[in-house]
Amino acid sequence: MDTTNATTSTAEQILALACELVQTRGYNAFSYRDLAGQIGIKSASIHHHFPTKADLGKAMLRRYRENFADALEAIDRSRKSPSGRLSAYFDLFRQTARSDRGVCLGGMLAADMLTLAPEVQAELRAFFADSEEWLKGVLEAGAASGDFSLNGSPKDVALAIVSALEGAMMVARAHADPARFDRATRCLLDSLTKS
Amino acid sequence: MDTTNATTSTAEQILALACELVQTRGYNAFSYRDLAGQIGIKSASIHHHFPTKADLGKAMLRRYRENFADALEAIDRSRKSPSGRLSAYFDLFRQTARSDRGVCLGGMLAADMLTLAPEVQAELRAFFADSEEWLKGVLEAGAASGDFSLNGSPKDVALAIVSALEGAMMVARAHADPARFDRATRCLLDSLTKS
DNA sequence: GTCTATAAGATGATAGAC
DNA sequence: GTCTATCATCTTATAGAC
Repeated sequence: MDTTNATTSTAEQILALACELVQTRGYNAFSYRDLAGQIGIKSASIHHHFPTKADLGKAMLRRYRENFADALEAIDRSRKSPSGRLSAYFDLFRQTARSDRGVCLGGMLAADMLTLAPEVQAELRAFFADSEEWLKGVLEAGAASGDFSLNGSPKDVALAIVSALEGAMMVARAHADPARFDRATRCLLDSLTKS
Repeated sequence: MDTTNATTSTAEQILALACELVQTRGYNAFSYRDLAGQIGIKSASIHHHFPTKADLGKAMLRRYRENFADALEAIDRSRKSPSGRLSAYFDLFRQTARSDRGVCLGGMLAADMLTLAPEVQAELRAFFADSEEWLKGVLEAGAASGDFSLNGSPKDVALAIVSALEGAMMVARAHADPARFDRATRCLLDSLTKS
């Protein structure tokens, strides 16, 4: 019956910490030594789990995408109306914006895009594609039901929403003011739900 | 009469190149050696002009803010209607989004925010404040004239616009697809100018 | 202003013992 | 899986000659 690890595996510990460091400092501002020091092992041990930094980056994004997909499924289960689902999606980002000064892993890696290995770049594009596809479905349903008035195709509005949320996190953090995320995204949400 | 330099000063050359490198790679992914190598001098000479990387970062942002302020003044002179001015502001970002894969210096440094020296952080906040203030004026005029219908206070909508434009550049570049910037920002512009 | 030389430390990564 | 030891290279920065 004991299928859950009482202690998190080292690999998972590394991934969680690496994500946090990327979200706060960026891909090129953390090292294997940073990870090792905070976890309490040596950097050679990190290389055992993730031979290169590209391997680590790819694994980080895979994990982040999975967690994000789980969150979207949870929304689909708990919220049935398009506006409820859209609002819950915004809250996903809101939580990150309010958590200690980090921004979305996707937005952060988008900034570092041109320094990433091709495999990591591909994984990042897939992350955005995941969100855009889910949003497109919600927007189509909301447009059909009359809940939303869209200023463009569902596909384009989905892209606009993802872009705006990523940007809002960045700018809000630059001011060390999470309230700015709320102010910026409230305008966007209102423009979609207003008749 | 010859007040213009036929050859650009070394300091200006350094600043221009440093800006380009930050916009494409990020603050923590370029070095004094990169600058030196591409300009054709030694890294010690870069330190002569900008003793520390924080000095360089601060000077970069000052220069960027000045250029940006000039661009806003040019818009004020050439465009008289609020909608014309807003559209020209969007085009400022559009040009950067289309130029070879770089994004706004402000957006890039916002990602690197937590690794920057306090003085550079302050300069970055001022950059965003400049834009928000100018936009606020344009939005107020447009709301008064009936050109715009705002989903929030001019201050909040200004923040939403800056955030959305920064995010749109990031996401568009992640896909190596400048058209995504246009698709995302078109939705935003339409939502503001639609009655 | 630019150079050579150098410092002190960090970086991603590997080899091989336990 | 983790360790010690090591590597070649890069990083920001300084001292002092030309």
